[in-house]
Amino acid sequence: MIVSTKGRYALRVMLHFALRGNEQYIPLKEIAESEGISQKYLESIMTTLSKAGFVDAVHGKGGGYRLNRAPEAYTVGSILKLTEGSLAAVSCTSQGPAACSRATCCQTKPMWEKLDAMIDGFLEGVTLADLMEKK
Amino acid sequence: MIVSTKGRYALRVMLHFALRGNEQYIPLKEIAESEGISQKYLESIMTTLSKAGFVDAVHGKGGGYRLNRAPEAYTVGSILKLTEGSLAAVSCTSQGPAACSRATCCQTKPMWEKLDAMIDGFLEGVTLADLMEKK
DNA sequence: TATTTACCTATTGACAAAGTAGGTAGGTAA
DNA sequence: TTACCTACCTACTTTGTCAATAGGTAAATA
Repeated sequence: MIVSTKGRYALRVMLHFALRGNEQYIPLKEIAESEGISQKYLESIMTTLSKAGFVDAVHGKGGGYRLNRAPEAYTVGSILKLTEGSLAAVSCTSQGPAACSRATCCQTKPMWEKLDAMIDGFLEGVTLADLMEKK
Repeated sequence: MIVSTKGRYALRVMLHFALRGNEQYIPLKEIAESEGISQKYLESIMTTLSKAGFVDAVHGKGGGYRLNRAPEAYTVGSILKLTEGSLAAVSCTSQGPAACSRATCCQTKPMWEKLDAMIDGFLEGVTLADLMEKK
């Protein structure tokens, strides 16, 4: 039961933006150094965030990235779902190829679904603004 | 955020034992066929369960495995912790080599710890007996 | 003694995570 | 125009773990 570094980095970076305000665009290089993440690896994460419309990106000198909404409008759950793909604790509750062939009769399934719902509820209830307050 | 098949299988198998009662020992072969798990793979799971004292094992004809406690005495959390190693949602909250170097200053850490505690509380609050009741 | 069963060690294949490498396109300022 | 800065794109490598397989050994019973 693991959230990968990609998701954790994405969250930290988004929080970084939130704390800096969105007065100006911040270049990737600066964030990478500040957060201790390799530039190249961070690139792939920023691309994901940018394509999903979570951040604005501007080329050229003075360019970089910034948030395009208020910190309250970003839930931790939405950021993790984007970068992780899913938050499900087990693959067998999902649809598609990963679905369990015993789903219809498996007695453990309701418990997994309850756990998934609980995790989702928690992470959708926390926003970047909440994380900014804590120390 | 994924519980591997090993943990899911272990849970299903333990539930299987609980539903069968512990009147008699059940050979591995029978469980493997009934649950649709390869015998060889299930072996490694049963070894883990046996070494941890979750089940009794007896060699020879008429032998096999069985629970050595009441279903109420097995929490889902204990079974998953044993087979998965940990239930932590992120590696960086843990001690040891996986610990994050920014743990002391990371603003997201309290949230992860809260999530971990919530997941742990949920899974430690569900027992095999609870799973037996549901349909 | 033969059969049944658990137990042990090692190996394989597949896959994804994590990170690296090098180049291209877009924008700004001198 | 030129130089520079920055995001964007494609591909590759490395590493590690999961999931499963293979072949044997030891214990217990009929």
